[in-house]
Amino acid sequence: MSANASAVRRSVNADAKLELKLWLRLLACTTIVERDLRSRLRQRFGSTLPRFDLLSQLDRAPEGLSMGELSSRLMVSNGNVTGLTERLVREGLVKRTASPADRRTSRVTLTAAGKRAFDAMTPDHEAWIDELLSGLSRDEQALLHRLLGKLKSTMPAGQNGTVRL
Amino acid sequence: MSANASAVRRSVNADAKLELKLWLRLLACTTIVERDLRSRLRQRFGSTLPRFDLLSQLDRAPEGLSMGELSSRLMVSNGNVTGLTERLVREGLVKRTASPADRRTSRVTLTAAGKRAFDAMTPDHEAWIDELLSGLSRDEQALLHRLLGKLKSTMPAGQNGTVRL
DNA sequence: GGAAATTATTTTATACTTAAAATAATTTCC
DNA sequence: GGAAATTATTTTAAGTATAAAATAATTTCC
Repeated sequence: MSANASAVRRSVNADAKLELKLWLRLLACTTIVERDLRSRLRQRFGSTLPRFDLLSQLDRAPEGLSMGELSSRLMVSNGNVTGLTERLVREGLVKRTASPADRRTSRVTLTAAGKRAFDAMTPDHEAWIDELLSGLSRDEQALLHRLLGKLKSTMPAGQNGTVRL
Repeated sequence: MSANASAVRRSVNADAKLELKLWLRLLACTTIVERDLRSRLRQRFGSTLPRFDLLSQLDRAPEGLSMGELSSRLMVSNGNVTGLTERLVREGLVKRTASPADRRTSRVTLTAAGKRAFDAMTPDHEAWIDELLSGLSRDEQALLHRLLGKLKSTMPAGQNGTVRL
């Protein structure tokens, strides 16, 4: 075997793992941000990320959303939304109203208390994210945003079900 | 108010949301990959991502790992590792051996069956990731990898607890 | 050598999450 | 108009995850 062949194999090998390393790094970054946000939401507001995300969806949909719409926007299962909504109803932050047209569906909307709670959390939430991402310059952030956008648009679930927090 | 002031405010506003949009995109990409991997692991191997990740950690640590080491490498709580390990022991994929030196800790290692199961899954796992990330060129992947590395190293939990799957 | 502090892990209570099955209402299409 | 297919949601069973308290062993340090 030539020295060349061995160099080629080594480089192929090193390259072959780039996708895996990239994925692990993507996962690590997301996990770190999630942990930080979750911990802060709990400490400062006694809330959780899934609850905040659901409130956030409703905040930008004043006319309310169906369970199915919530499910696809949050990228979680229907059953998950059922339970999450139940807890938020119990806390008085959202309410469900039956749809007159279609009795299978119901519309979930923020209550006044829910709107207040969300408005109280959202500035901190945004500041925490700014802080977490502050290690990158604005240009780096924009570049990262662009690359992730391309990645997202080329992945299987990228077409339809999309997280829109 | 000058046209300038309004332009500045608009640009500040647009910029102010870049961090948030970047975070949401990061989360969306991770969620899409996770969903896909989870679904495939279940369908092809009747397994799950947390189990695969734990096996993967053990595969690269032939001498085994303590519960605490697993916890910090997987970036999950101690209690979580306790339950996860219990299930894998029940399935015969890992085993725990008491440490003679320190009776508080025990070493978790792959069984022969665990090693076989992991070896059977890992080529597919890697191929799935390659496929998911194939929408980016090698250069784009490398650039994304570099940017995420910088981000990770500048975030709070980035110093110590790190995902090493 | 023994009390106090630390470390490693488990337990507890609860929340989050899924996949698959079940339920219930609507629509399609003869 | 009614059977069959589809759609929207809930229920079920199990796994994943956390934070906080509890347990148990080791280390520190007088």
